[in-house]
Amino acid sequence: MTDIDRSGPEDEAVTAWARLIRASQHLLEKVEADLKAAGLPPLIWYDALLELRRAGRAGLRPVDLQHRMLLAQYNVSRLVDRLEAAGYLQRERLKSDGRAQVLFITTDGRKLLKAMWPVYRSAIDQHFTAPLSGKKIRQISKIMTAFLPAG
Amino acid sequence: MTDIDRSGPEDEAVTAWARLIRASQHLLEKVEADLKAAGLPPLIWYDALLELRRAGRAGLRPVDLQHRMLLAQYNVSRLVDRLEAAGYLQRERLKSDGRAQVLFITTDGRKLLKAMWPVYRSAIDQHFTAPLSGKKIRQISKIMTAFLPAG
DNA sequence: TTCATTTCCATGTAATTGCATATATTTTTA
DNA sequence: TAAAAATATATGCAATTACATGGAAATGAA
Repeated sequence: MTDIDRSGPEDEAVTAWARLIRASQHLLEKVEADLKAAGLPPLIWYDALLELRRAGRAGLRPVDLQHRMLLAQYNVSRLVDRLEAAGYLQRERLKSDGRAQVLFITTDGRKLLKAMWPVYRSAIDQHFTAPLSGKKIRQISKIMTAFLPAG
Repeated sequence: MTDIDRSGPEDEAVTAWARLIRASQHLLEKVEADLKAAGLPPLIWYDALLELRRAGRAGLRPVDLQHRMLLAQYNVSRLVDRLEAAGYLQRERLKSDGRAQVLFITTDGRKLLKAMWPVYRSAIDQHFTAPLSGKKIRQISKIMTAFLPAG
């Protein structure tokens, strides 16, 4: 007589959902805490700069960053502001499109990536990799692609 | 010569980590968007009220909510404020402990749970369950317990 | 070409979250 | 029991995020 069906395969999915969300948020907080404890900026800075480094000489437009990072447009706009203010990226207007701009990682940005990586990797190892078998890690990797755009 | 090792089992774990975080954030945003589109409050309200409903007549202290939801103390404090202001929970001081209080879901709170559940469930079905096989759902459920307290 | 639509980006304001710290009470220690 | 430490909760302030909207340029349709 409750409004929640507490048995059967449907409930299994709901449980899995709840665990996934809780676990991933919890994990993320622990990794962020490690970065902060090392006096480093948040993960989102790393992700953005990593995309810019991957983009190489061509750079990336904010809208590209938006799609690759699955962020809202206004969040990208503000994130780019902060990264620029901190000297980790440079903007250039695009001559071929007056609306657009292109972002490039700076030398300092590259240095930041290098400084963050050992801490980041160690946090991943400790909080994510360590409690799992290699098999489970591969399962996660495979399963999660179902939720991400373009394989 | 890069600072990132792009091969081997270590990198597999990093890829799995990145996919897990991106996918779960993306999923969460989609479910939140469905709730908002239906004119309903955010998921965290549902989670909190669900815990209160489960707690039944005994109620729950904020600190219990904090542990069950894996939230920071100040976030619980503010969440409880909002839920109380909206009339979805009631607070009572604890006579046995002058610092503490106990929270109870109100009738309106129960109504809100019932109103949110069909939208929430449908969002889970659509965004989470649908793209996966039953086997993968069970794998997720099992794997994620490794990251949660008291399995 | 002209006008409507879409794309790309920014921003004012409000809501939320994070951080540090405060307050009151209980528990522990000496 | 007095003092110290720990627990439960709140809150001022800063940073971030969300929402709504704006503006400028490009694209497409008529």
